[in-house]
Amino acid sequence: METTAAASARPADILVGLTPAQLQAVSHVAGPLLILAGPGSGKTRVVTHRIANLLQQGIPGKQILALTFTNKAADEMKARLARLVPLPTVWMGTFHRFCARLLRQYASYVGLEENFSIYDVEDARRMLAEALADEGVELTHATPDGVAHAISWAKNNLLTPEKYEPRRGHYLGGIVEKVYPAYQNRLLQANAVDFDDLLLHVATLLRENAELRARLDDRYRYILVDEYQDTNLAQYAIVRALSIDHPNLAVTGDPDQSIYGWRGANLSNILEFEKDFPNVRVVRLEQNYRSTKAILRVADELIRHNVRRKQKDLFTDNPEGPPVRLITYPTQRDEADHIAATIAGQVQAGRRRPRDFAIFYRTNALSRQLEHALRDHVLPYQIVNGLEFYQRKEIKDVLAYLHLLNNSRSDVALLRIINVPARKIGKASVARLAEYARMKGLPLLEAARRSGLIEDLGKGAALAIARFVALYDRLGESVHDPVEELVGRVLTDTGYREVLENSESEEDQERLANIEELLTAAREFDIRNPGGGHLEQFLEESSLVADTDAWESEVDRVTLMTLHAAKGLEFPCVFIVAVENGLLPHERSMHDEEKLEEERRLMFVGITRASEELQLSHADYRAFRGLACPTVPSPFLMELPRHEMDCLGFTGRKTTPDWVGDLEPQAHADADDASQLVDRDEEFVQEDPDAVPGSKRKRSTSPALTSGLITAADLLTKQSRPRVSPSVFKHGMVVDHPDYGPGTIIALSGEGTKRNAVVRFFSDQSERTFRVAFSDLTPAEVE
DNA sequence: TGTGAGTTGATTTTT
DNA sequence: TCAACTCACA
Repeated sequence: METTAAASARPADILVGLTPAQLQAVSHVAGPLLILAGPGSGKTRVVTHRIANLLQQGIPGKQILALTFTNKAADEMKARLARLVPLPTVWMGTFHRFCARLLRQYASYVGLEENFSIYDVEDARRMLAEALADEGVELTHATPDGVAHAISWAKNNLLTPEKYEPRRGHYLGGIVEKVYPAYQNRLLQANAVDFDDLLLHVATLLRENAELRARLDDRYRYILVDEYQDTNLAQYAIVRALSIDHPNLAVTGDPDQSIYGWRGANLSNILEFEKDFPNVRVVRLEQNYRSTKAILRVADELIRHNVRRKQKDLFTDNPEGPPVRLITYPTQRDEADHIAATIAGQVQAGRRRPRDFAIFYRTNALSRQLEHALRDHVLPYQIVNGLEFYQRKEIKDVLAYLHLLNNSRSDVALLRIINVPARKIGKASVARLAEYARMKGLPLLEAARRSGLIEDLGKGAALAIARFVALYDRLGESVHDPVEELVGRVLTDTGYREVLENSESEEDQERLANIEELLTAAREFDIRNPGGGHLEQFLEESSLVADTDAWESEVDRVTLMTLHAAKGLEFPCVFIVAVENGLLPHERSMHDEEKLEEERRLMFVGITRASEELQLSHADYRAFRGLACPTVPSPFLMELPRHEMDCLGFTGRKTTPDWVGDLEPQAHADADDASQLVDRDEEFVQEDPDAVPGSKRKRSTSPALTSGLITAADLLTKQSRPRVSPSVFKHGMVVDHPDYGPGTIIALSGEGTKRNAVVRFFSDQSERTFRVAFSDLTPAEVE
């Protein structure tokens, strides 16, 4: 079909170069669509091209909704769509984010206020512990974890406290029946939700408000759901409710990659999609464009052992590639060392770059030895997860202040910070305060306002609490300021920074560095959301980020992550470690056929991330709680086509095949030449800050050290210049002003020439705001 | 009230 | 292995 050149250019871009199957999916417009996409089959390409095509067909972007499971996936989709279509107004994001947004609008429908807090797992756990105590429940045969999981399961299956019915004689069920209502009540009292509530509340909202449901159905006429195999009942209900009048629902997924059953994901959703939606068009994307034939065969053989699946034929036109390696190491240490040595060898030989490699493991705890080994071989790496940035104590402390400022009913936040830093409000006083609050049915903060009236409270404690409330109110005056400024004030006025600065401990210095990162994150947020008054949104964003979001594809580092986090990614060389019985499959999943299949899928996901080379390994001995224990190889290994793989026992002395890299010389260099190691180590550390943009969360080898280095270096170079660069000024810094004398920077906000600093001067405690770039402020002399 | 030593108990995966 | 929690003491 010939049209004018200008008009035809775009459609041609979008539809060109697609296989018949892909084209079928991309050009599908109305009605339900199921895309069964095997690994590496170009799924993201199909999805983005299809959205572009919808837009091309004149469908307004506002009517399109694309739901993903991770922010990373959403960002990736956005980026790729942006290359196809200018400025799409399509809403793309995670289920949880979408629900949070909807819930803010309709909070009152479910008994919340719009400024509700989102509690993370730890917050929710605390609240659950209180609920357990409240109900006087003693756990004998269950853990709090188990109870939390059961409640989460109920919520994911749309069981509200009223609807929950335990199986008869089921111990855990009986506990849940008692505690679940109390827990939910507390959440409501605190004007808070947990992660599961985001979905549950929205599902409820849609079910109980026909008119609202119809309105939203009409608004989101074209819905896409990525990773549909991982949806749970609540998510299913939401998507379903929005696709009744306009059943233009397109889902993509792969039953073989469903790895979130433990989170309530229901494989039936995808397996029975065709029953749910009559007239569905099914497109199968089976050709793999990622992996070599050798890798794909291994993946295929493994997954064939699953019974509950849709048979799919994986094939590729890619080259055969080297055989998949299966190595047995004596110990976990040898495993880690040898992998690091192999990578180092390849990198030094110039054959590969660090970023070409990924190491996957079943549990986070397994990352430690690998980290050590990589560090020993001076290889830069990024580790996804570990201790998540937003889960760190200092970050949670500061955020708790913000949470309480945003939602004064958030008792969990108050409990967290009422005595942090220490202000002489001890456990006993807090307990009395809580008791008073409980009796009067007040949020803790309200109770604290009346501390003078609480009889049980000693004079000193009452006064300390009153001071805390005064501090809170003072900070409250700044809630509409830019977030970075608010965080700065919190750090200064609460004395939090001062305590850390005065501390000698290494740990606290690291905390300071982390807080510096939080300030950077706040600053970046302010830049994206100018004008201030977006505290709530900032908190929401920080609650809903996941650790996998921290992974950066651009950085030249070896990637370490769990198999779960690996989904959706791709690397030339992949190592999967600890393929041992009890770890993969995990022992908690070993004895249940359904769970075992999920473990097999997990391994399948890991294998199919590799495009060129794959190594599976296990060790004869592995440390378990500090003790070396003999291991048993994973039964999954027996299911692989071992006759065509490179199966090797490893002694460390044997002549090694050429792919092993130069193990011997490497080991010698490290052992013999300690000074060289140190030198290279320093190099690595100095490189670090540049390689990692400020706001990104990852466990760096030594945040305190690295950021100390930049700051000091920064200061030295900048100070020698005639004009002081604005970037010199940091939160908490002591500065000099020709007219007002010395003072402390208590807050900073804005950027470039508009960057403002609020300085509190020592002489009269007055606060003044300066445009940093044009002020006469100078950093005070450091002795 | 805060601190430090000592004990205990737990470790799957994540929005 | 390690972090969180308890208990005794200042």
